[in-house]
Amino acid sequence: MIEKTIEAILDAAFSVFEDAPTATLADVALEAGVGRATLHRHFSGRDELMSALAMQAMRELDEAFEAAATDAENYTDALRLGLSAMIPLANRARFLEAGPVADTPQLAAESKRQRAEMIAAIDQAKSEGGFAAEVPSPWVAESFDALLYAAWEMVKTGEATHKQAADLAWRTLTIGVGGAK
Amino acid sequence: MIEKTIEAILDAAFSVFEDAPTATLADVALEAGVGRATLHRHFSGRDELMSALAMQAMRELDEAFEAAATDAENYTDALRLGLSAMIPLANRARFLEAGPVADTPQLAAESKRQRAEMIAAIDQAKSEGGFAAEVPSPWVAESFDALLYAAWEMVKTGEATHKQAADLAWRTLTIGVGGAK
DNA sequence: CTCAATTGAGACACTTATGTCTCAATCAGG
DNA sequence: CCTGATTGAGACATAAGTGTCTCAATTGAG
Repeated sequence: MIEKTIEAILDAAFSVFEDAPTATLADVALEAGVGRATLHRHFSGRDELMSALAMQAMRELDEAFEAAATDAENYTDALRLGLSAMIPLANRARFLEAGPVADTPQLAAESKRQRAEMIAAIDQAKSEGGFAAEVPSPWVAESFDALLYAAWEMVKTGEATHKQAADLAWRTLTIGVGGAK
Repeated sequence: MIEKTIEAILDAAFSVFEDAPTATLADVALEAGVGRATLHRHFSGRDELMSALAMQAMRELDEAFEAAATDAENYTDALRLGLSAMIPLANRARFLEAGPVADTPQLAAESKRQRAEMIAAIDQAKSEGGFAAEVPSPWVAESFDALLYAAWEMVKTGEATHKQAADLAWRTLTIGVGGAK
């Protein structure tokens, strides 16, 4: 089945490139349990594979966020739940950021759209009182992404469970980790 | 002068690899205004250049932090000033993290040492009341790094000045960006 | 079962990055 | 000025990643 093969290649590519961004297409094919020629049958080359990877990662991030947000009763809660849901995918977002997004117009547009959505959600949360109005929304978005990645890192190194990391990240974003004084 | 040449190569390598981590050694030599052969005279190959880059980046980070910390009257303030001082170098820390550090024992040891220092400083700041005692220090360190990078990003994209980014990052780390309620 | 589609394995040519070497030119210090 | 060190430019060989092709084997739908 073609779809199965493509999926195997994409999964393998994520797993391989996350550890070694300069890994060979042969490495990806091997990890996918697929012939090198087969990989070329579905992806014309490295660039196309990278673009497909980026597109899938963005879609997964978006889906994870949307799915989590449906359970929320307001925008602030949507951001909290979305943060938690996106933690397992945070590294995928990070690794493709530097790479193919900037080069492909379609990906750049999608990236821009998602960022605008995030800013809009933050603005809504601000009007709910969930975020301080005097803090620029772009900074909130940037912090959100940064702490999301930090949470992923904590889970990856085993220093926290998923729930612990999600709670810590949200706590830090909203009230910080400063002392009581 | 040899030292001058080496410095030019390292500077060029930073500038080139930050934009394109897979750039060629020829690109680096060109950017440095140096012959390709000369680069090989000082660095046996890509790996050695990367290691030198990583070592220098860690040293610069360390120096920036120490220099800023001498003006501080306590550990909490040292972290605040250090954060600000490290912002211009944050991307260097990020880009070498995934790369050569893990492979070279010396770099791994230095990285571990710096992390231990950071944890120790955070523990001291906790005892001053600067950070909440119930929050794990590894998470504070992780957040610190994450927000440091976020601040660099804001400055890079022109969405904030250095001072604004430093204030935002420290504010977020200590009291968050949540609403007043 | 049959046949078309898909695949794996391998061979092949091509490109590019890399590392080495040589030689003439330049530079710095004595 | 003289001399040794350093450099730039280029040639060269090598290695590795990439993309294409062929052919036999496998798979899956009809």
